[in-house]
Amino acid sequence: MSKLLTASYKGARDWYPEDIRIRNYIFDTWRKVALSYGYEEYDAPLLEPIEIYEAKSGQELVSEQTYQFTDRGDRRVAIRPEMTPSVSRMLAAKRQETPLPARWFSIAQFMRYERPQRGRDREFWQLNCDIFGDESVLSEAEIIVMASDLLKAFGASDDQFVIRINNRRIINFMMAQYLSLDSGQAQLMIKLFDRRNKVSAEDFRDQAGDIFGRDNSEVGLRKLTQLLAARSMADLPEEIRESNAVKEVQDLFTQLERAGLKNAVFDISLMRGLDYYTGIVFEVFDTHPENTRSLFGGGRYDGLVGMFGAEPLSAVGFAPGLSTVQLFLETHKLLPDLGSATDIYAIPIGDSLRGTQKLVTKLRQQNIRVELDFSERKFDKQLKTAIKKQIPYVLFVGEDELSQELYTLKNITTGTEEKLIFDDIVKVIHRNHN
RNA sequence: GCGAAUGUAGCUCAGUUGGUUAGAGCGCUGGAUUGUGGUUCCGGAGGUCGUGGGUUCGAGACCCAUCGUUCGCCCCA
Repeated sequence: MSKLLTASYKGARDWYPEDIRIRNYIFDTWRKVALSYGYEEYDAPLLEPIEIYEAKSGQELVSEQTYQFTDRGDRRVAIRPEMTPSVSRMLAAKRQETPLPARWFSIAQFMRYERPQRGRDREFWQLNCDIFGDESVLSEAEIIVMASDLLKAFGASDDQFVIRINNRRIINFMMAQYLSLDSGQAQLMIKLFDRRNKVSAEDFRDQAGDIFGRDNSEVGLRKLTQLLAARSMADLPEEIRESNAVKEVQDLFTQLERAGLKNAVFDISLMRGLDYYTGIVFEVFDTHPENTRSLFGGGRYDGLVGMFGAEPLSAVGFAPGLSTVQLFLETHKLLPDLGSATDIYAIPIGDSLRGTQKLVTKLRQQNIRVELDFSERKFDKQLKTAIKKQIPYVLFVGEDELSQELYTLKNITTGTEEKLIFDDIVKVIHRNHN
């Protein structure tokens, strides 16, 4: 028999205690922000019938990138690659009884079969925040402000990220009416816009010319250049500027300014790949010169709940991923030094294990987290273990301490120690909790 | 799925034009030190050189394949 490998499955990582500290810190912060906006937490099954993904979005997601199998009852199922179809299904199932507007969030685990890269694993976690049942642009405003707050809750400042905003309806109008492209051409042009920063100006021009075709490429390219030069909505050609879709974006910006958001910009070239977006779309970008990647995005998708046969329900949402947010925080040095969640490492000295056990039990009843070392190893080994585990306090319990009921509490960070009675130990630790 | 780089101890890496028994630092572990650390000193464990073939008298090194990792492409819900 060959030796078993210790490596984790490709694209999935092991989460050691020190990794979980970071993950919990990020999840806790997300949850705090979502709850502060009155969002309610939900979850959905890890497995879904494959059809709910087939019915929407790009075919590649379903055919190439889902983990799927046939279960013992011949049902075709997939490990969820995203949350939006599941939450839409849940809303559709309780369409009549759910109080609207509904503000829901989840922190959940997903899998996609794709090539792992920096910030992109096959197994990943995402926060999903959605607001259902409100048609106004106030929903978009709330979602975008919340997205910004989410990064600020980690200590990020306005200049460390930028929120780019566009409207699918502007894109549609631009492609069909203004550039006179049919739907196939529009599809290609959207993809080209999407990778505008990855290709050279010449290649962009050449490929755009190909999409327009021989007869129209000159006029088309002139119009395209004009569009891409637009730094604000005021720069847009008049026919586009007058459209309702642009008005909607203007309303949104008024709301965002009112909320004090300074780092949102209009970007006519922002597309977002997903087919189901129907209105305003946005994407948050890191502004760090070495990491100008897209962090996460979202937008309005009004068609999904209706797919389940329920009366249609409008929706606006976004979904940041754990690994991209973690990379953002690392890039900007925003991750705090996260110590152990344990408060005290208790070390019995000499023949005092029984007395220490009793003391530890009393401490735990006071909501204090105590790890007891009953290894009977040499004293300095036990102390080193506590230090290595980054536990903030060590409690020495010897026979003298037990008889006097006065215990030695050592603060590992400062190196100082005090002789304290039980109640004072509790006070010190409780103060440390805040 | 495509392209490129890369793989030697737990980690970071040396290893000469192919030449005996595979090296360092850090880490781990035991002791010096029976109630106080991350310092110091001494000892120890840990590698079929990613894997499988091939070339050669001889391969960690050269060739082929394969797997993993990283960076791009594709895609990005």
